[in-house]
Amino acid sequence: MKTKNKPTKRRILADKETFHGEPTSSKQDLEKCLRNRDRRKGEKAEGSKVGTAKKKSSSGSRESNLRRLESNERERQRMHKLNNAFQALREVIPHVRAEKKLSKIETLTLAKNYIKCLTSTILNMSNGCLPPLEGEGSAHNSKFYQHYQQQRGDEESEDHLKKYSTQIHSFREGS
DNA sequence: TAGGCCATCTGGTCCT
DNA sequence: AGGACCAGATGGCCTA
Repeated sequence: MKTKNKPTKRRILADKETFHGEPTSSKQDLEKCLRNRDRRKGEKAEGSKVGTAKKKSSSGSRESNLRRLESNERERQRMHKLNNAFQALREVIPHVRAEKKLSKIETLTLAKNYIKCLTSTILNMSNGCLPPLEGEGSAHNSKFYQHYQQQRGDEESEDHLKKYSTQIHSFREGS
């Protein structure tokens, strides 16, 4: 696992960049950030773009900047939620590389094959004929089986357990 | 140092 | 209209 601790670091960097380290939990904070941002933008524009600098200090522009910052914050929260979901997924997928965090693509790939493996196991154990669930007929189970057969498609003869196991080890080797 | 992975920003589009 | 979602761009951190 990479000892990055990125979320915090990144957030600090982002804060420095856009908010000058000030917490952004309130509207006042956002306003403060905007002032700093505008100031720095002005400084930048002075040096670099000659004659193309737009004079955009109207309240409308400020409003849109504010909306942008709020939108950025929402996007960060959304991505954090997504990452939490990834983390939760990592915790339920058995894998041998415990000391190293699975990447997102590895997590998804392993999860997919783990599900396939479990499905295959269940169906083998039940011979494709699961006992009906309470309150339901066998239709549900046969649908399940049909779906499974469909998903298998061209990998009909594949041994999912073998594949999954191989994959776990290939990830460990880092290939 | 290159390449992989990641967080964040951003503008566009979709949805409610 | 505003929020959610998405994908591209950018730049930082880490490892081989």
